[in-house]
Amino acid sequence: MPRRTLPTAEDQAARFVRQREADRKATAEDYVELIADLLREEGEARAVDLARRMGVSQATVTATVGRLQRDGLVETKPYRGLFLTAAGTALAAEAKARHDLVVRFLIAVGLDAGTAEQDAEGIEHHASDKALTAFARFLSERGDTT
Amino acid sequence: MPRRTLPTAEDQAARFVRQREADRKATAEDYVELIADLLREEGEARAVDLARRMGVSQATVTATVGRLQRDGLVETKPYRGLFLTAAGTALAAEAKARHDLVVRFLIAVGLDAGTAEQDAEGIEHHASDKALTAFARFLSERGDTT
DNA sequence: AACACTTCTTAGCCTAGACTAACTTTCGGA
DNA sequence: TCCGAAAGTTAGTCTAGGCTAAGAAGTGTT
Repeated sequence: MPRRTLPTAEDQAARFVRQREADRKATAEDYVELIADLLREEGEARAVDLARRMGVSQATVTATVGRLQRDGLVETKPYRGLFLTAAGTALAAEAKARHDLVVRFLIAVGLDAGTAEQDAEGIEHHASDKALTAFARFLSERGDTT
Repeated sequence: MPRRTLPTAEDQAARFVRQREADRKATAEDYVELIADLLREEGEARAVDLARRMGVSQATVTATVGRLQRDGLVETKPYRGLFLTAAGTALAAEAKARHDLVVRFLIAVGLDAGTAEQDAEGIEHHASDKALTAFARFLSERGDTT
């Protein structure tokens, strides 16, 4: 039974603070990941498609992309599609690798593909490097090389 | 290799929408879980302790607790600590059960206890019932009854 | 009983992320 | 060519969740 006693206030606070940092990064990761997917699969990433796939209004996409641009992850040519900077491309690649690993891991422990995709969407942003390493080890021990 | 092709826009949007719903519930769950822990371990849950353990200012706790109260999860007696309503108690119990299960699962797949606690903090809010069932089955197959 | 200390609240501010409505720009078809 | 539909932007609003600074309300000690 974990947590029979409370952690120290400092430890617990540190966990929540790190948690909130991960939450802040999550949107950026989801956007660049989706932009990268669209560029790869469709050849271009339009704001209107992002809006449709994120389940959000176009105005929200404009605002969010503005923040991504400010943060050096995305480049836009007005009325053209969206492009990733080097930093954005790197972040997208990381995010995709994490995402795919989490999906494969969840399937390996018994989830159906659809649920694995859904849950991975949230979990991928909160799994530490140590956790990802553990997941990868688990998969390789099972001989899973999908 | 999962996600060779993109999901339909509708499916993907539905996933992100559910994701955002989970995000909104996460704060409430963290607070009631912590309040329940404090009540159990210390006999009372003061705003000042919540602030310390959440890594947040007291003013933020006041505001957040106000929202929890509005949502019928918490009751306050000014200068007397915080109490959970029936709904709050139920939510806290669920949250704790999920949290503990995720921690045990992460340890079972090879994480150290500290990292498991940290990662569980984020993952517990994003694991579906199906995922939790799969985690529980995994543990019982391993004969883990910790 | 009074004072100092702690706790809590209030006021004012900020950012992210969401919305609708209205406007502008681009592109494709008649 | 021009004109309407689609795409994108802008303006204004909202909520959650953070912050600091300042003030009010208990609590405990002497």
